[in-house]
Amino acid sequence: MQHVAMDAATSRLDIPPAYEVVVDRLRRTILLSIYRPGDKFPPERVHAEQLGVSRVTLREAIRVLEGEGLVETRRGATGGVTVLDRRVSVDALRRRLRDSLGELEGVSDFRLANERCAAERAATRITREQLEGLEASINAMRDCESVAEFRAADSSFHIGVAQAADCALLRRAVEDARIELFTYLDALDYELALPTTISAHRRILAALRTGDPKRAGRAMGRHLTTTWAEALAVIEEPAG
Amino acid sequence: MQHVAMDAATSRLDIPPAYEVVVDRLRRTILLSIYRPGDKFPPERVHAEQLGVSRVTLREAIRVLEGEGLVETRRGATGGVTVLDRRVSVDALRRRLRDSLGELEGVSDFRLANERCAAERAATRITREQLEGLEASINAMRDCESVAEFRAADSSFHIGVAQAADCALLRRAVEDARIELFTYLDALDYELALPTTISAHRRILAALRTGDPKRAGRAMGRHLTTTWAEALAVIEEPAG
DNA sequence: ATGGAATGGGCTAGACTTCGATCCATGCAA
DNA sequence: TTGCATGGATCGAAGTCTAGCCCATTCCAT
Repeated sequence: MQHVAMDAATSRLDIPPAYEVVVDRLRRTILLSIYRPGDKFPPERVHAEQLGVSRVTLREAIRVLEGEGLVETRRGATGGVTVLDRRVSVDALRRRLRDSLGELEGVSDFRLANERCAAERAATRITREQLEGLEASINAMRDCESVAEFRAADSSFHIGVAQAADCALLRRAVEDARIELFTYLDALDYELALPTTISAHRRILAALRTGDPKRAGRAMGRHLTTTWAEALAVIEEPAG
Repeated sequence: MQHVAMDAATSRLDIPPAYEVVVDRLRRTILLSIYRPGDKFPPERVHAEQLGVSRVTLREAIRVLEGEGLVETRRGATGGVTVLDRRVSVDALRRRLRDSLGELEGVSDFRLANERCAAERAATRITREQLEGLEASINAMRDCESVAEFRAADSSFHIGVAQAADCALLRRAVEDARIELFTYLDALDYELALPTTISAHRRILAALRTGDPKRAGRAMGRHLTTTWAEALAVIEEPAG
């Protein structure tokens, strides 16, 4: 039994305590811009109920997110848990990104493969309602000013396409790639290529409307290739 | 905040108890043919240590796998936990597969996208050692007689390629797709297209050796497309 | 036969986690 | 000032996981 993957059968397991599961989930929603800076979590009591854990456990999780600088809590009638703007030393971040460039490139390849596949499948499966959703997120992007707003609209579009592809594995893959790629990249607060992105999204939407998988896949492929080239430029641009 | 994915922020969490985590891991290794029918798990005490859980927890997990008919335990000096051959009513299974054909097709698309990407990346990254591993699994496939042996060699090859692609997300995706696709399909015990598969793997290996990503990707793409067509034929063939 | 060795099976005490419930502290708005 | 919705803190009960010990089964060498 000299398998490539043999270690997968015997290596130590990660058994996460409940609060860690909560942390992962909440962090994920923040990093995907489902919750955006300024947004507030539901009141503790409600939130705990929704997630199916006790207040104590939820609070433990929020402590962790606080420690990571992702959220802030305030007491009082108008208090609550607020998602923070993520700021990091830009130079340190750029260095860090450069160090892990090889890894990021893998994620980018992974993203391209899966989102192209998602677009192809979505072309023949997307509903009228879902098309409207994509259109809405394009419109939302038109007026946005911060990276956070941009990323929220962007996530809504790309995850919307993945959703329309009607395959759970694909959707999950698209989400995972987004988290890996943009969590650190976005903190760079680079100049947004808004018009480019919007017209790319418009082209993808148009292709989806024609119902032609190849065309939709090509449109998505071109968009992501361009995006990655831009990201590379931002990472490698001399510190300023 | 009318996001596509908003529910992801508020839906109930699944907090798995430790034994469930163990079950998932062990089931995964069985369904990927990392452990094959006839193989035995390490002795309880050792196994628990390796996985980082107590014997009690490991035993709970094994009870579940036993209930699923995946393993069998025997006491005594030569006893232990043995992986079973998975047998199901073939007709019931075929019906089940037909019902979920749409879903399976999605998995197949997902698989194609990710394994093609993996092959492309592997072409420029694979080490001499990894090439030898692939060759070994091709040789292992040559002499095999049961579906289980075949699938083990097949897994070894495909996961080996994914491993050589050097991207954790990709490897995970390839594994996930294999589990979804083959867990039920293999129970059909269909006539193996051994020669076809072996020569396809040889072509892929040759392409990887040239270091040409496009060629490797194409070779993998053709292989998977053929495989899926064959699987479809098996699923749709009239009950016998 | 018999005893040794290796296996899984069972049990228990204790540590740790999680929960629900209750009460406290804060800060805004009427 | 008062009302009240918010987060904060604490406690006991219940559940989960562990480590350690001994038992039962099986095979095998003696």
